[in-house]
Amino acid sequence: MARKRFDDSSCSVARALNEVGDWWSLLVVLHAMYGTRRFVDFQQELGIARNILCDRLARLVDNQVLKKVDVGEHGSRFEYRLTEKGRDLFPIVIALRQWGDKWNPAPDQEPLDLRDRLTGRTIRPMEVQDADGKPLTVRDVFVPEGDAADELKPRKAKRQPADKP
Amino acid sequence: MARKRFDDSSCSVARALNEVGDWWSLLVVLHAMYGTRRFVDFQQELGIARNILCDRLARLVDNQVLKKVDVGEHGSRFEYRLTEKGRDLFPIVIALRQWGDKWNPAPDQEPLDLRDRLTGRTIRPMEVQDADGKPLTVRDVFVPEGDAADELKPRKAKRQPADKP
DNA sequence: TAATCTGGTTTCTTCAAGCAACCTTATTAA
DNA sequence: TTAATAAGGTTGCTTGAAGAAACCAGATTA
Repeated sequence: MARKRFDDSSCSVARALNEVGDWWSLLVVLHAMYGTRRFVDFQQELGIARNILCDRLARLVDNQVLKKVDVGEHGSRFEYRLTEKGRDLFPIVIALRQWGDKWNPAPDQEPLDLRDRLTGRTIRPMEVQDADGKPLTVRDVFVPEGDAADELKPRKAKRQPADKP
Repeated sequence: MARKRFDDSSCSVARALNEVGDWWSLLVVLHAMYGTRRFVDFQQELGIARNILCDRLARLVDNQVLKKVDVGEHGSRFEYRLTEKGRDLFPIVIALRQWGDKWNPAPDQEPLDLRDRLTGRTIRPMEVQDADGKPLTVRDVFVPEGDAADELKPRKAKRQPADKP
């Protein structure tokens, strides 16, 4: 049956995945970040089926991650370019890349070395930080009581230690 | 036909998406980060079909994102817990959450307010930074020449300005 | 002894991914 | 002037995965 959608989910992660959480969308965005703009180039670089690419590009345009620009030059007609919303996926893509490099390194290949164009410095590993820049792990964060956090009550009552008196 | 897999891709983003790039896996990991550990709890919280949850949990265990622990207490038998590799997905999940909150805010709901457990401070927006902590956008980074970047030659020769003399 | 809980597996249906062929418009080559 | 090629799709077909619901087995509790 059709995939379940999360458009109206109260969870922003689910809503984000709704737009870029399929197998291809983030790879399309990634290549757009590398400079790819044309249908055929996406198709060749990604090895994606043409109808699926059509569908993904249209969906990304619908969701305003990409915009479709008519460039009427020598036989080519359209370009797909990142919007600000699309460019804003940069931290996600970088975090994914770093995770992949760390935990599934390619057997005989150096990880891709991204650097600051101006200074030539490598980028640092993505980390979650508090307001001061102090790194935080998943164990360091919590959701204030009374917040709209019904979706993630840490533990059901029936699962409390009191379960077995 | 079956989904294309990227196990052996030279792109670490593709390899990462291979493990957590489907509709459900990251949501399972997200709820694991919130403290969910049991099959039935994942199932109820996510509203996922049981066979699909089985499949995803098994795949995540295979990929060492989760580990399956036998806890033989009162009828319950197993728990699924994050490994270090799984906990390392934290920046990705947070980046997704922030992107979703920023670009697809829920109509009548405040974004989830995650805070540092110790200081009570909110976490800061994820950003890509250079070695000094300077924020970088997608336009600020490049891949050094000669690097293993065959996959992302910025532009095909045929697409250069020289195209039309 | 039966009901319940947990963690599944099985069956069936529907939909989407992938492949390949085809199509339309515009440009270039012969 | 016609033919070939390129860009950007669309259509039809096949297969596999997602979803729903039923079923099941071992252990616990009532």
